[in-house]
Amino acid sequence: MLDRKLIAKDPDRCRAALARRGEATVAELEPFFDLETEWKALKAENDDKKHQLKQGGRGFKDLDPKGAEAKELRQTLGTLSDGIKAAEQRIREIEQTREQLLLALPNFPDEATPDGADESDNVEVARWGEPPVFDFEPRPHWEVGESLGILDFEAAARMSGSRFAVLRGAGARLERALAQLMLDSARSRGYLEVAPPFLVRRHAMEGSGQLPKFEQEAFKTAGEGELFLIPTAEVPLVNLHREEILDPEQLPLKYVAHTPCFRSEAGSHGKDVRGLIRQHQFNKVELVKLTTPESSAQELEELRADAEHILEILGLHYRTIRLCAGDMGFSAAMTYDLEVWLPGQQTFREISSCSVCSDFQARRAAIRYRAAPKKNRFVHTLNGSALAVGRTLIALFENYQQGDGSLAIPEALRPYLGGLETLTP
RNA sequence: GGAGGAGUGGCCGAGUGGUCGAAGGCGGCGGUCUUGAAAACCGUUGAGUGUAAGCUCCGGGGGUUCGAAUCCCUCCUCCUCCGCCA
Repeated sequence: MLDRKLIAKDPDRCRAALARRGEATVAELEPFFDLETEWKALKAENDDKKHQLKQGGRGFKDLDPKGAEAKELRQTLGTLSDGIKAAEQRIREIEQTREQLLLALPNFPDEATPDGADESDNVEVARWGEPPVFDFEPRPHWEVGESLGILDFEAAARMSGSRFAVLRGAGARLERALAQLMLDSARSRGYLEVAPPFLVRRHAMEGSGQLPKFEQEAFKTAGEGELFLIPTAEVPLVNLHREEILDPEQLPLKYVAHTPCFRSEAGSHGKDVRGLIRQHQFNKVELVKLTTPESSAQELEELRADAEHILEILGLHYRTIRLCAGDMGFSAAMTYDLEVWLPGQQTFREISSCSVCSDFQARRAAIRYRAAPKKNRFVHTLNGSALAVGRTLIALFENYQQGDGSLAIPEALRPYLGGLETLTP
């Protein structure tokens, strides 16, 4: 959530910042100003009346409760009290409307985020490794996986419909080994491993910014006691310190979790229908950090390096891009996407997204730290995938496929598979 | 699932209709004393909002009342006992 005080204080700067997200977003902000003006006036007037009421009530101390004076006072204060209640109702209405409006507005892009409307304006900042060279025509991952007998879309479709997959045998094992490798890497880099709930309440989804705007993207339980299936471990990890005031000594807090992620993928019909790219359910190893505003930019660089490290030890060619303002996610101020090379499809595909969300999530989830005595500030939150496990599996299938139909296992992964070097059909 | 009980400041805990944002203790911070430390003693110590006066917050929401931490309703959470269960 954006800072209400900042919007009221510097409307033009806020309009300009939101305009970088698109003009439609700026228009959504406009009703805020009238609401804020009315709210401020009403609030000030009502606070004053409340003060009068409080003072007035003290008069009963010296009066005979059944006397005429008490009766009169009761009447006077009753009228005052009725006025206060009416005003309070209106104040509550305004606050609710204002809250809904603010909750639907995306974060301000950081100054370092490039301008731009869509992915064509993203900026490549780094490239690592070389695309593998084949003496045969490399196949897409679904062909590699199915011919090895370790990836099955048909069986998944029969029980769960489209956008699901079944991994079998070495495929399932390979996925587990990848997750293990990623968790171990994160742990050695100072992240605390967490096993969080996969189902969360509405307020947790609001805290990290998935709701209220993207409800159609989420799966939720039916019946009483509504719960949402997490679309990413970012949700439970960010909410870990909800409504806390942290000691600055604790910062930065670094967490890693390996969880399934559930996404309805509403609005992406017909997109990435083949293969494992876009699934309703996938596993991801997610990194989340809570830190001070002063160090969040540096922490983003480290987070990005933590994610890149996994691709490097797996020997996967990738590039790193900085997303432009128009292509960035709702809560992010700045985002690096890591895109892995998929030779079977001759393209780079997103495998990680590392973002700093400034105080946007922290304000929603009320996560503060004691910056100085009597001076509490919102933390900055960061999140990044390290990595999307399913997509990493894809990358292995496409990059390590051999001419004879087998699959080579990168060295870093072998210890997790009992030393296995090659997978044969 | 059934029956009971409880949620107060960083922690413990008093407070059952009116100067209560809340006694007391612990912890924290500052000081006195000490060569230093401990102990003892003194002071200080929740959050939000507002330029300020002030206003709001005693699990969340709603209600009764001139006035609610205190009474009522409701939701949430935790505990105890019984039942069921991976």
